[in-house]
Amino acid sequence: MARKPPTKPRKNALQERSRATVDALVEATARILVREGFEKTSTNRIAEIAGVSVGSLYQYFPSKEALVAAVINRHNEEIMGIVRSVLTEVTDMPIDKAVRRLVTVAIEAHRINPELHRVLAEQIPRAGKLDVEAFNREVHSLVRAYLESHRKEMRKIDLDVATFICVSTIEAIAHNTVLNQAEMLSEKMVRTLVDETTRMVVGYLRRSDMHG
Amino acid sequence: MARKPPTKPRKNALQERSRATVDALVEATARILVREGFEKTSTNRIAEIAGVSVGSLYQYFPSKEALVAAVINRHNEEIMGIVRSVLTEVTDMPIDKAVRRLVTVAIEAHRINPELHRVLAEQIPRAGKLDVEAFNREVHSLVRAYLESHRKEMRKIDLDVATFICVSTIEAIAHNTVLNQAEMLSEKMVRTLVDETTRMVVGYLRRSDMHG
DNA sequence: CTATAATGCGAGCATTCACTCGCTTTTCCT
DNA sequence: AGGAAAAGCGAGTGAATGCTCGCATTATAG
Repeated sequence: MARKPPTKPRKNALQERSRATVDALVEATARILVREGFEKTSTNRIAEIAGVSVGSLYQYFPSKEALVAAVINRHNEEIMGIVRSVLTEVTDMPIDKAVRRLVTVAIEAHRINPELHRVLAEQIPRAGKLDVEAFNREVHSLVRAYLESHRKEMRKIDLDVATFICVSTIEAIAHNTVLNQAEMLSEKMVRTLVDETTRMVVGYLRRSDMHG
Repeated sequence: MARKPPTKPRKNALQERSRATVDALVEATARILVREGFEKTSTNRIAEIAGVSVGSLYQYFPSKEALVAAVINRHNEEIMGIVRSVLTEVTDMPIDKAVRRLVTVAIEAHRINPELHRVLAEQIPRAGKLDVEAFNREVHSLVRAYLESHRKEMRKIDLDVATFICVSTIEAIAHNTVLNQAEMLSEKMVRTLVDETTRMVVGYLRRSDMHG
């Protein structure tokens, strides 16, 4: 029974100075994760880079994991904001336009801070697991809602399965494009990938009498 | 300039006894990774579980990373074996049959040792990075070769782009299916997912005059 | 049988690192 | 002003862990 370290702040930052301290700590954590990797990310180093003492760090974060979790949440919130707004924007657009927009935005989102994204995706152990699942569930339900309201453009198909496949596909292509193909990221290449991915997904969802 | 720990064996195992020791160490590493996670995987513990002393461990592995790398290689080789053989098996099959087979096998491969796969995918830091890239390149080139020899069934399309999209898609769906949807893995569900994924990928690759 | 090499051992060293605690400084409130 | 609460400090502690080294045991060769 390994007891997991707590994740909630030990104390709430009330005054402005302390809020700045908290921000500096989270920012420093992100910087170190990106520049030196998870292994080098020690609490002493975080405090040093944040220009704060270890003691102060532990006033607001009960553990190292809590700091990493804060970074993950900040990043997830940023992306969820984008996802929510693009799905609103797209609500009344037909499937082909909507999918194209989604694919484009997925790649853009991955390009915001690719190095942080890579570290979070590749190097982070347990922490933030629940948050990631919540994140996935929200994306799933938002996309599902869109598909549901556009059923008439689609062939007969299980909505959850279709959502699962679309989300997995778009996420994977965006992820691999940005993280494994950084060299080949000319604007032209990005356009090609968006075109192709859109074509595949739309072709999959559409009723066949709507082709062409 | 952080100096990376070496990955090559310090010494080659010549006699049978020492080969058994090496095996036991790799096996123990895999077991601990799965049962206790990367953080709990210490060299002392590995030696203990392998029924060997730390000293012996360091006779054959110059660092903890080298042991983890050995586990990764073993796992990758297992999967590459499957991929190679299925692509051979499929060489002369038409695209629809071939893709279906690939999707099926991708899911099967992820199901071989899902827990190990998860740990390797989610918890491992730097080590084995190069090997993973080599792995991806080989998969890419095998799939590309298949598509190249079946160009006549396909619409006009850049082969590298098509390969990239197909591999990313199939890999992601297999991965997410096995790791995030373990509950919903009835045989019926798997069949549905295989059907749908196949439909999407084949629809994407095929010349439109070959539909139906 | 003996000498030499191969293999195995595990206490302990050196280091790293998360985290504490007693104290000082700053801010807030009246 | 003055006292209390909030924020900040950083040397130090204890535990974990990667790895070494001198010695013991087992296998091979002559």
